[in-house]
Amino acid sequence: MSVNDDKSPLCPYRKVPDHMILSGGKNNRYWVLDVTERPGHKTLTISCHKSLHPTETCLLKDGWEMTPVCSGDVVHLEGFSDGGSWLVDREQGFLVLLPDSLISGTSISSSIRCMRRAVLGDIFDGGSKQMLNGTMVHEVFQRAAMAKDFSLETLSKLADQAMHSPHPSNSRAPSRHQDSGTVVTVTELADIEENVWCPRFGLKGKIDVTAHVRIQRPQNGSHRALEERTVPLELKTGRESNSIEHRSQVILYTLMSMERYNPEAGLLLYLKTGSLHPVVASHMDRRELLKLRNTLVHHIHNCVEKESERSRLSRLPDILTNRQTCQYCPQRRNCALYESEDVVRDFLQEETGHLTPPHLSYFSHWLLLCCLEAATMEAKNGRKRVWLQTVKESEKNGSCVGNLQLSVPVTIQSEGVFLHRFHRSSVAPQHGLANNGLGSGDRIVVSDQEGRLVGLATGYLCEVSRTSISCTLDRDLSKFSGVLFRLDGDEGVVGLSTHLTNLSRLMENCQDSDRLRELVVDLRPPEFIFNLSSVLPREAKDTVANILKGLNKPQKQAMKKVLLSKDYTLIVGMPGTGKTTTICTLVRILHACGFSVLLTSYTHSAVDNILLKLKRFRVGFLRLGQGQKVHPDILPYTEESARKKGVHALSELEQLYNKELVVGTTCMGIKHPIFTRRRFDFCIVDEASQISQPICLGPLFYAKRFVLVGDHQQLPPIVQNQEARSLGMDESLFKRLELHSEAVVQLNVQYRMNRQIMSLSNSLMYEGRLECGSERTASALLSLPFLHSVQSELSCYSQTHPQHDLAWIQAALSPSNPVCFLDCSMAGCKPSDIGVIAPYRQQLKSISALLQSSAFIGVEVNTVDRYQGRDKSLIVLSFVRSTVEEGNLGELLKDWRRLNVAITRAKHKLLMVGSATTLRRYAPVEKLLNHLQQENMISFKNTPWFYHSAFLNSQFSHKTNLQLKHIELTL
DNA sequence: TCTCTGCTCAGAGGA
Repeated sequence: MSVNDDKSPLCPYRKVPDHMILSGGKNNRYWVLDVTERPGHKTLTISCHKSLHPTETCLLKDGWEMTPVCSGDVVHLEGFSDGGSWLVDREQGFLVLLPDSLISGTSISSSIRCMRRAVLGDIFDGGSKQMLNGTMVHEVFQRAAMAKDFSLETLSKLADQAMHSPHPSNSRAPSRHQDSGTVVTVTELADIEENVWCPRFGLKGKIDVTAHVRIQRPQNGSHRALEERTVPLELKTGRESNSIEHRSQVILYTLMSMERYNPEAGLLLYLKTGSLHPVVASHMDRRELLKLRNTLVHHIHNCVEKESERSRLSRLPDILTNRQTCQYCPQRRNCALYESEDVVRDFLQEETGHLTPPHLSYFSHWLLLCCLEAATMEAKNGRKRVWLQTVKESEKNGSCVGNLQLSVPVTIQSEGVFLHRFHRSSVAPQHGLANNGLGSGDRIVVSDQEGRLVGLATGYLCEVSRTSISCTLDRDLSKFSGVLFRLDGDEGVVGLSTHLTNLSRLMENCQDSDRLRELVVDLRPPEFIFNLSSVLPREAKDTVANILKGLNKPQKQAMKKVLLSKDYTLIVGMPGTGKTTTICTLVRILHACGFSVLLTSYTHSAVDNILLKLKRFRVGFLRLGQGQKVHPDILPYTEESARKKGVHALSELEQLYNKELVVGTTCMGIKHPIFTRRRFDFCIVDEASQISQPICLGPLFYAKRFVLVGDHQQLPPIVQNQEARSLGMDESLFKRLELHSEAVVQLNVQYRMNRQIMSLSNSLMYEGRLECGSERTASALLSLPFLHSVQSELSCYSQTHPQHDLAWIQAALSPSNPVCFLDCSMAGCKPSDIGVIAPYRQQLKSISALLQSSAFIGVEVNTVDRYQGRDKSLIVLSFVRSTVEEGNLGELLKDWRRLNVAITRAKHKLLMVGSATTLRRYAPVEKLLNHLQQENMISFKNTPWFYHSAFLNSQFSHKTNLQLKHIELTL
């Protein structure tokens, strides 16, 4: 991208976005306002103030002028500035482009050979058998080393051997280790797999081994100076190459641990030969590696570019012309796929030769969508606050707790899970910990407060009390017991690598992928067989017939369709139609027929919902996934707990993986090793209409047939990037395949809502197709056992206070009572039967805050999105919005599907609150209001913002059961 | 404008 393109008269780089953090000093962050290029050098106009005043300049030369820095970028500068003018050249200074995007050491070292591969490697996952082997050898070595059963001796010996020999190694690269008399001895292994985030150089990595070494240098002839140091040690299990890549990795680790240990040099150990190479970096080495980092980060950040308001994929760095190098590249396929529109080199042609233009464009379309979405997620990612904001600043927005001291001992909870307890040091006891924004279960990252040890460990919060915090971490921090810690909430940087890996796999030249491509991309109509008897084993017939007994007609149809399918079936589960029951029954039938089933959904809770039901019917299953996320009642079925009983041999593991016909996991859980071997007869995906296409594809690779269950009239997949959404990223696979109506079965008989509530959804979305399953459902009313006494109390009240005839509504309307809640407890409604729904999280926060009293414990306050798939007897739905101006409308309420979900959660009574005039501006809500009006369900037309729909008894009984204490009315 | 679930992760090796 040429810099000049960006310098339009309406230059946007004159304004720094709000989320940007700039600073001067050692860990500086400069905003680039302007770039001017002359032959041989480049001058940046920069500022470290958000006001962009005053400005400084930075002169780049001796190769640094090739840095792909643009106006609007953030840079970090190392070196010196002379009165506001920086110089970065051959001898001095570094420029770190986009320093808060931490790039891993391996990415950079792999970019030495092929920048394109490094960029692709950042986008897609890759891997090979050799790598798995390497991982295992690493693990064995590191464990043995830490256990010290062979480590110290062996390592010291290796070190000695290597260092004492006159030519330290058979290195091909020039060794900068000049003083041949120096002896390095490894005295202790300080750590393994140490995690380092180094925002100063924009680097991150995991250091295989952190070693204490003794260095003896010759000094004045016979006299020897002793020096102790901590250095990074990189293990290599493969062939000893002492290659530039390997050495560069060590140099990068040395650089990124500078603030921790100031190591000066690092070590490279080849386990095969046992030779140890010291790697000392020169300024040149660091300079060139940082330049590579800058180029890499530029490509990663600019993977999409705008051309006249439309985004498209940027060009990647060129393909190498070296067939030899490309032959073994794990990114071959992606490399060829990315270039679909251009001429691909002949030796890459075989990667895409089997694909048609529609296949290629499906791939690049979704790649673009994912890149757009990833960019938005990256921009919102608050991880950089961990190193850019002080504890004080971060504590203010509730995402951080500082001044923490570690209480020893640290206990081991399970393998690789360490239970830590921190207490707030007396240094800053302003307020307790409990009122912080962090809560139990939150993901956190632990760093030191000084900024030397950023990202020491990650884990989950367990308990937050007034003075102390306990959490499980991935590393034992007891050796840092003197350090003052900070603990930051970590939203996590989940890229879209699973999406893209699935997409890439869809394009693979193999049977499973060919078939899926045909169905998903080419939209080949699904096929069915005609005779059930050919699929139903004779011995299972009775069992199946028995299971079918409890089902209604459409549910039975669904079962039949699935059994007859050769490719796939789509089950539309309208609200309250018993989706979970249907899936559970389906699994039981398939199980009875001897079919294996892979049961998945996007969320852990959705998977567990079905498994909980299944458990009651004593259908065996294996649940994969992190124990922390699994429902407690399902825990006995996890791999984790099976392993606790003892799995020692490979055959036992294999037995564990193959034993159950039914396996349950999330769509993301398909990275599990079980899927390297096992295939299933059926894959069932629940909540499929909420899952994006690339993710939904994941589990489908492992089954012959699949069943998607969902309802595209309810919530779609969440897409944050507006452009990606407009280009169709929120279209689920469920929706895409729905055009084949022969594959669709509709569950339209519902057992949740009474007649009136159902009518709302019917008029809004389903055109009358939704039916009540029984008269009981249709006529069910809220049961309020003490209604009568409340009624008489109220009428008493209005008699003694005739002026307060409508006391409750007046209380609700009165400006002096801006926040109220419908309290039905007096009338006998259990708090757990009441749900409060609002579209906005902020709104819920304030509602919850007002429901602190013990009477309201059990009233669930949640977003529309969180309520999907669930119901309550009574729902209070707050529409929140009320604006007089013709301002922005906001996206959420424009979505028909969200409104549909919101109004179909209540079984017996639905109360809606909002401003009619405002809400009429949203087309979906307007349609709803028209229906309410027509059906006479609007109670208080004269008060423009109170609606109720429910059983239409007398108005009075309605009012009575609402002993109004607090209702949320935002005006 | 404001809905939020997934995920440890960076690295594991070969020319």
